[in-house]
Amino acid sequence: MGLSLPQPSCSNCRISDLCLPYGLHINEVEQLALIIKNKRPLRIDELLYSRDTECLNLYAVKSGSFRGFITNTEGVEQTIGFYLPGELMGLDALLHGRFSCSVVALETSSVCELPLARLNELCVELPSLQYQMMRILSKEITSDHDQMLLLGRSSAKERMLMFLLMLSKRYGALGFSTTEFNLSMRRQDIANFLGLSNETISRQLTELSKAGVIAVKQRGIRIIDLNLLKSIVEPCYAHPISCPA
Amino acid sequence: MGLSLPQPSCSNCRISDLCLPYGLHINEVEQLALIIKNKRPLRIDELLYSRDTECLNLYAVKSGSFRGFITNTEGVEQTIGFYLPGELMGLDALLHGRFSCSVVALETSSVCELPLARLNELCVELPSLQYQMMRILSKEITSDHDQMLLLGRSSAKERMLMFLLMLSKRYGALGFSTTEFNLSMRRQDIANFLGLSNETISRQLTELSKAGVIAVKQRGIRIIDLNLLKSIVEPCYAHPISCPA
DNA sequence: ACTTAATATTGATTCAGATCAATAACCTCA
DNA sequence: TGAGGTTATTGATCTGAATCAATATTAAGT
Repeated sequence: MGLSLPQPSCSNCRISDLCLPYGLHINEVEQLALIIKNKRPLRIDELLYSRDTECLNLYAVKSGSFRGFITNTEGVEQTIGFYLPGELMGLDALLHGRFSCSVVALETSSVCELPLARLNELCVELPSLQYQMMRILSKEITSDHDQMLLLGRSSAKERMLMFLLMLSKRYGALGFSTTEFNLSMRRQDIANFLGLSNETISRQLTELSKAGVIAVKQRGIRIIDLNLLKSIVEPCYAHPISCPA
Repeated sequence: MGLSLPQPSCSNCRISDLCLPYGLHINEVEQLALIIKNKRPLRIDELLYSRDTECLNLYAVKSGSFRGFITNTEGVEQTIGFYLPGELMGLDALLHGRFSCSVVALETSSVCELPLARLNELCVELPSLQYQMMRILSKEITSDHDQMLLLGRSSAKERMLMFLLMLSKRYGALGFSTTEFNLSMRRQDIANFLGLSNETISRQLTELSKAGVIAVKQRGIRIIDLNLLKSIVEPCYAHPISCPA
């Protein structure tokens, strides 16, 4: 007989405003919490779900972090994103009921399990939940578009900087430091996400260190001059007058 | 006094099963049709909407084709997709109520206008419409992920082939020929979409012509050997035994 | 603490595709 | 019908990042 995990409560959850409950009334949040199940934590490199399997649940990151990826017919892998606390995984499966990507834990991590059938029922009852689902789906589309711009038109340096800036923002939103954080992913994962080689990632980090923009100690990143970093990647922020847009 | 356009009817629409009405009952389709408005056709290069403007309507392509794109702070443009009949545009705006990309007509094209406020109301009343919206959003996410794989990990030749194969499939779904079609976009647009230069697009098309895979006559494309084309881009299809996946 | 494996850095070389440059083909409309 | 502009092709050269290769560093297990 396994240990039974406690029923989760979104109302107490520190990150509920960054997650599915955002915009819901307190009694609606409680209804949502009733359908959510806790899962035992996943260990590093453990698979949460894999491509082509039936999607019975969506998952929200509760703690830790995950990596989503797809592979082509030759087995070439592309990391399509990293998931931090509050973020929903599995949205790509709403089309056919099967996951179209795979997700692994980057560190010891836990998730909230959202049974899809019951979530759908609840969306019919609670319009605000429905809207929030659509907002979340829409957000994923927008950030995927940004990633396409990055993969299609940016240099290695720009990609590296945008990656650091993205993490900085997301950690900030979670209440952590925007200038000091530990990467939960390997260089190889960053490289794969950014469409570069891991050697190029190393070189870019080294260059940025030498330029005094960041300090790197293995997985630990400290952004020394966040404004400088922003000004390299988004020149308009540094010279607003020259950029009417 | 302008000409008043006729009230559209989804029930009669040739492509309704590829569009928002898919999965709805006939009376539900009629409810949907009531909120839809026709717009006058757009001319080539005419802007349907642009980034950062308020999104009051979603748009479905009725005829013709469109190009969606985003620009970074330096004005560098990335085409994020092409829209063919039946496809919904503006889904990226559900997050903040503002479009996060711009859309222009590639040829003389028409759209159905879907007032967002009324669409939202209708989603609350009609769960099947709600599900269909989510499926469409999910589909966009999946295809964006495929595009990331393409931009991150593919050679110029693979990109070109995948692009042709994608168009072939989409035209096929619309009931057109899968092997003979006219490109509605410029080489420059294809290049931008695929993260390549327009010279590279020209060269790839020339090479594929010389190899006898396709015939190119300006915007006109004829795929001479669709299976050969598929086998180059998806080697597993040609040699199923060697690829367990 | 020591061994082994995994991960990260750094250097040397190569190459795919960008860029630069020069036609060529096509469309538009006067 | 032809002049001017746009779009596409083709060639020559360059370059950023991949690849190949070697070493360094860290983590994990006994």
